[in-house]
Amino acid sequence: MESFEIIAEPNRRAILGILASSQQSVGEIERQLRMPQPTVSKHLRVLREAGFVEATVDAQRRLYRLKPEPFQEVDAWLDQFRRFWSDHVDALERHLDRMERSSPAKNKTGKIRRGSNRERDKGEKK
Amino acid sequence: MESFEIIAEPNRRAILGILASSQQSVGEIERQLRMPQPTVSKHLRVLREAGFVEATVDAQRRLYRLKPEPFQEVDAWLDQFRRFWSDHVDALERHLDRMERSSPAKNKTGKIRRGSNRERDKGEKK
DNA sequence: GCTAAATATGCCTTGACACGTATATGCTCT
DNA sequence: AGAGCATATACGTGTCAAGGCATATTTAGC
Repeated sequence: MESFEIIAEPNRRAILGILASSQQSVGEIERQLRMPQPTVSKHLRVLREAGFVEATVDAQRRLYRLKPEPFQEVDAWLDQFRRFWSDHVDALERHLDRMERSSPAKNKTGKIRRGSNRERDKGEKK
Repeated sequence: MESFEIIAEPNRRAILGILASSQQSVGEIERQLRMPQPTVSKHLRVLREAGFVEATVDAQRRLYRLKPEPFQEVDAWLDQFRRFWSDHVDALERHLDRMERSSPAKNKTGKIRRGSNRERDKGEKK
């Protein structure tokens, strides 16, 4: 099974999300996601065989943690589209800037939503 | 159908890859990928409904082009894992380069101005 | 060695989806 | 109007993966 199919499954993405914070045992994942244990184990097997995670044995427990390579692969694929969409984002930002300047009252809820800033801020600060 | 499932399908990724260069008609995609026309049309329908592409009508042809939002969504998800492969130095470099490219205007807010090696392009490896 | 805990695996069913083939719709030109 | 090209859709079929449930395996503690 290949990287893109792996992350197509919502439960697997959830598991990966959990592991993003720190390594976890099967039981901890099971409880946090309220998911039957065999389901968790099976997904972990798939994730392990695809190289998304690895496990170390701690007595009866197995501690799972992320491995970077498959994520890089996905990221590399995304790369060919980045220039394209970032142009659009910049255009959108320019557009929003104009709108904010010309009619600030339009924003009823008061919140400014700019979807694409999420992934940037993280890497840029410091 | 949701973004991650969409890109799980190899033929759809191929189509998106084709469209990354420029907009294309169904027939052009069909020929470049040597894929039966109904297959192409069906995948394009799926891609369109998921917001990955949009089409404009040109007589009997339909010209398909990419839309950025779903890519951003995937990228945003990937973001939480970036710190794991940031250990790998050139991946980090690529990432930072990308950010510089994608939002140069951000520097008006007083941000980092990184290296002068602007000629580093994305395929580069050493 | 026995028991309980943690995790893995096997089997079965069900549903989704990708594909092939055939056909429909739509547009252009004469 | 009719022919021909470009694209879309409908239908039937096979495959495969996810989930539920039962059971096997491993380890710790007594």
